Amino acid sequence: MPCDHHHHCAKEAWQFAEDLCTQKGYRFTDSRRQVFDVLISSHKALTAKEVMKKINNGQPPITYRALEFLTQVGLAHHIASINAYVGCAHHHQEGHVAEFLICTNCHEVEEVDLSSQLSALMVHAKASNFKPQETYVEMTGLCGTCQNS
Amino acid sequence: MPCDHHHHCAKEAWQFAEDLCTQKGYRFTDSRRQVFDVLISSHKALTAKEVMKKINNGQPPITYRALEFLTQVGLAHHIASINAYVGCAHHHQEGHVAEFLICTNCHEVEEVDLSSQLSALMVHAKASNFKPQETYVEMTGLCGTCQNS
DNA sequence: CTATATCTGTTAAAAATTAACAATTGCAAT
DNA sequence: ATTGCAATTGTTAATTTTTAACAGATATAG
Repeated sequence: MPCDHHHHCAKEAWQFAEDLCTQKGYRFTDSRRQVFDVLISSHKALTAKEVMKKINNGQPPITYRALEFLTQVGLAHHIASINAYVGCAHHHQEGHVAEFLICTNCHEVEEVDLSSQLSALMVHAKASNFKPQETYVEMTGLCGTCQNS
Repeated sequence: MPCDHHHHCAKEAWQFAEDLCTQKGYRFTDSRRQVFDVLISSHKALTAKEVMKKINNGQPPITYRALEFLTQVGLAHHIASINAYVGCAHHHQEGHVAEFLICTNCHEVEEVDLSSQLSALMVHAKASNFKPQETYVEMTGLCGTCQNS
């Protein structure tokens, strides 16, 4: 369900994004802002196509480039299992693993924090001499709302 | 690194697949066998395109249909983060969550078992009235071999 | 054996992503 | 300020990936 504090969320998210980019020297350009705006205006994961539709004149390359930027700097997450993107304005520690519950029907996404549970995966990676890049923990399913529709 | 017991693996995998299909009444047809063969002949995750290339006359629909079948019956896993498939011949319990270490360079895949670690995610899902369908736990990175190349 | 459901083969379309490159912009160092 | 460099954009078009549609073939149950 859409959360009640949505506008509050969005405002804080903007502040967070502005600060992050200023602090790290990222160029938070118009097209990136537009895509970020589309993402954080929704609690649902949006496909690249959906993002484009919401942006006037959203040519594919512009949108994909912005999504890539946002994902890399941590202002969005790529939800691989449904090939969609969700805005993010949480401060994550270096190496933080984001985990999601994803409704396959409405694409509403809930980000959860289970970092302590994943240490075993890290331990295993280390034992295997595997150098982690990205970790995806995604559970698809049906949210409460969509179970009754 | 490719494991030494590879041929042994493959033979056991075939036995497993035959048994599974017989037991469950699945039709293990030629095209499905071909795709399964391609997958278990590799420890790497293969994209649909790569699978097609390895099959003479592997038209897209045939390949995609076989991949879908294998994934559904548990003889393959879809690795969403790199959009590829890996053969599987482990016996998984109902609701088992498969976890992977995936080299983004060579696509070698190691399947690991961390089921006990994921209870927290399940608990959270339950608390959120979320009905799970699929769970993806994927860690991309560089395997030992690819770190030095 | 025949009905029915499932699977295949084929053509082609649709959807998703990327390449290429010229034009523009922002930023840093003279 | 002005030049130079690196990063970003705008644009066109290609490439890659996935799916639709439908006729023909095959297996399985009754």
